[in-house]
Amino acid sequence: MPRPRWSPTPQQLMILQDLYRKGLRNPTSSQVQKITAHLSLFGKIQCKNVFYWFQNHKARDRQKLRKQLLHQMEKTPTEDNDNQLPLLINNTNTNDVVHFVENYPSFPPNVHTFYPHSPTILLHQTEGKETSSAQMMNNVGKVDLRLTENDMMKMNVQGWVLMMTDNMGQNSIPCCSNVRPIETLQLFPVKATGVKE
Amino acid sequence: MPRPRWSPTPQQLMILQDLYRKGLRNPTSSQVQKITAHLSLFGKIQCKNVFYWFQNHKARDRQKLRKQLLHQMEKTPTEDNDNQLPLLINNTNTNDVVHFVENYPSFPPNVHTFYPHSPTILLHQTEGKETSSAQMMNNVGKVDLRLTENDMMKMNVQGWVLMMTDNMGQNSIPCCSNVRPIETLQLFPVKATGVKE
DNA sequence: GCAAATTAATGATTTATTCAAG
DNA sequence: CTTGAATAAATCATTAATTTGC
Repeated sequence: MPRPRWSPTPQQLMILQDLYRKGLRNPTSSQVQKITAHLSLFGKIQCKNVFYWFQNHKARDRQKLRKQLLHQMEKTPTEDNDNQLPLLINNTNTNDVVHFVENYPSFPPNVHTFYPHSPTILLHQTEGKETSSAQMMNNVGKVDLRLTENDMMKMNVQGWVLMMTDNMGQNSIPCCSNVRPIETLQLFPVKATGVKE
Repeated sequence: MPRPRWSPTPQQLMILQDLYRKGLRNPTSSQVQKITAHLSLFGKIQCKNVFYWFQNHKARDRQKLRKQLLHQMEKTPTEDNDNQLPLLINNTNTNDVVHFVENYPSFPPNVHTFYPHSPTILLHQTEGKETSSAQMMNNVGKVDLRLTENDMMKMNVQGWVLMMTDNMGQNSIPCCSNVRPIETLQLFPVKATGVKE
């Protein structure tokens, strides 16, 4: 009897898509954990589900775009048409830790909320070492994520919770305190944040 | 109204990336010419474009990866559970001279094509001495080398994005090596290229 | 309408590459 | 040359859509 595979609930899916749209591609271990914790509010879910989702979504997104471009390009490529599509560059810094902030009293002016379901997700870098999500996969699948405990101080179903303390580092990082070069990267467009130098 | 700079078409880009992935890093003069000839089937292109593409792609790939690794190299080692992570090392011979053969009448039986867009590219050693691509640039003539830095940069950035669709170098496929008296390497891996048995 | 049958999506695994470090 | 780590590509496998015959 095969174990049924995870199937995202509409809410979970929306949040994931939202994060993806914001530029998140390779969530780190802690990011995955936080996201998982958050998504678990809407249904059973494991870290690996989140991890796989990003892997697959990214891959298929790319493949889709590729196919699209090929098809699009199939018309007279021989001529001197040089105006190819510009294509935007996504420089969002994806190596940021995700922090879920509940009902944040007032968001930074540059942070907006598009979707009611994922009101306030801020990403910012912690000084602690990040674990790659790949590495995280080592433990994945065996545990159902022990939310709360270290990572989460609290989780509240109705209100978008989560204050986080990144257990990774030996120090806790209150949700919006500054820890470091927190480049609070706004999830919504605005501009290229992590442009490499 | 100066002609806008070259922008790789999806086909061109994919072929270039394939070659790069196969190990080509510093194409010789003749290689560049052959590649250019082939790519011209898909759109206007000059030798210098190919030359610069490799230069830039290699450089940026390396630079990007370095930064990324450094940034993430500081992950906390997950102590317990671990299996997964197979990872085989491949020993693709990257020190091969690329020989571009267009419309190769019939391929060796063991050579297959993975990507429809770059069906028949074979690499093999030529008899005579190869000219370094750098040197080749001398013949490329009318090229304004000064535009390398900036212009090329942008040019390639655009190219990258085409295939990347995501932020940080997920897609760059670098390798290492330089040109050496080489052998023959088929561009399209039949199966496990160099899987250690 | 409603399942069985078929197809399209997509979750989950495996395999290949890559660079850098040893 | 070998190995560690990260991740992309390819593949396998199941779920969800849909099509179809009744």
